[in-house]
Amino acid sequence: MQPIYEHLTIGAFAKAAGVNVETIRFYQRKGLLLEPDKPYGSIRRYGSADVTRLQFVKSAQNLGFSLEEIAALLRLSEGTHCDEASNLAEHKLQVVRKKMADLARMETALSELVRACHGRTGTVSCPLIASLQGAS
Amino acid sequence: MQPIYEHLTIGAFAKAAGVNVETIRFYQRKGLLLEPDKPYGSIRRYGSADVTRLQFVKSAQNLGFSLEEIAALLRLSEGTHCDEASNLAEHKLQVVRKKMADLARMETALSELVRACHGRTGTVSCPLIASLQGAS
DNA sequence: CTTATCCCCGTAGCCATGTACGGAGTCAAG
DNA sequence: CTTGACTCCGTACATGGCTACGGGGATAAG
Ligand SMILES: [Zn+2]
Ligand SMILES: [Zn+2]
Ligand SMILES: [Zn+2]
Ligand SMILES: [Zn+2]
Repeated sequence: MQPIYEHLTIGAFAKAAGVNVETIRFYQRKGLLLEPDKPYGSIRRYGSADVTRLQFVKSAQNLGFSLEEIAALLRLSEGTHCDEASNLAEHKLQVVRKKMADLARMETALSELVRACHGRTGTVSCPLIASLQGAS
Repeated sequence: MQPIYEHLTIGAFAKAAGVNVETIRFYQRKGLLLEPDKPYGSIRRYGSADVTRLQFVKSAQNLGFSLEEIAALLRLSEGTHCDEASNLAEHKLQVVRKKMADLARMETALSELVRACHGRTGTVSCPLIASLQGAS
């Protein structure tokens, strides 16, 4: 289902992955992407493996992993290290679940505030602040 | 339920709220926290209201709001500008709902990853990593 | 008092995550 | 070939969110 790319210039690579050329170079410096060998007196070429790897980086980033954590995942990918990898993921999962709970309280507070405002009730205390006490 | 603090120095305030003194000053410069008047030739004192406000800032930040957005939330919680306030609150509500949807997708993705990882069957490489390939 | 510890305030620096710039080399269409 | 777009590489700048430093004042314990 994935198109196959080969012999891409860095610009085509960037376009194929939907990122900026400078971002690719930045990731290379950070060790997230490999810099292919440059044919003597010519330019580097990229292929599907590179696109895949970059998509992995972006996907993981979307899930809330930092670039450093992603680098760790990539290092783990050189073998079967399920324990370490799933530990990382489970930790993120806990963070995400806590955020969801907090957001649910936030949602309640905000809709109450909107209702209060529309009803022109007193402005003595704010449900926002009240609902977030101790939401660490 | 919350301990009551009064006449706190900035250091005690920071400790009570679990942040760095420098962070408080930084927030004051950003307008997130008020700088109480300084008794002539003496030092500023803080109380529970300040602790509460700072906890609100930290909670909202945890929910993914930027300091600038938090400043807006604080303004809306304080004023008697019902029209503006409810507009802002409704906008924030949409933002919150979008964040919740995003987090729900993240949660799904992460728990699937963890499950795959734990249910691996003698594969060569970690399914967590494999399944992130191309996961948008 | 003295001294240790804390406050005040301004400025500077740090980390993460990129973006922008500029001069020299390379490629490919006409 | 020439020309215009693209690559390479190093370095600088940007932004958000802090964190550290330094010199001078305030305060409290002994
Ligand atoms: Zn291992
Ligand atoms: Zn695994
Ligand atoms: Zn107004
Ligand atoms: Zn109102």
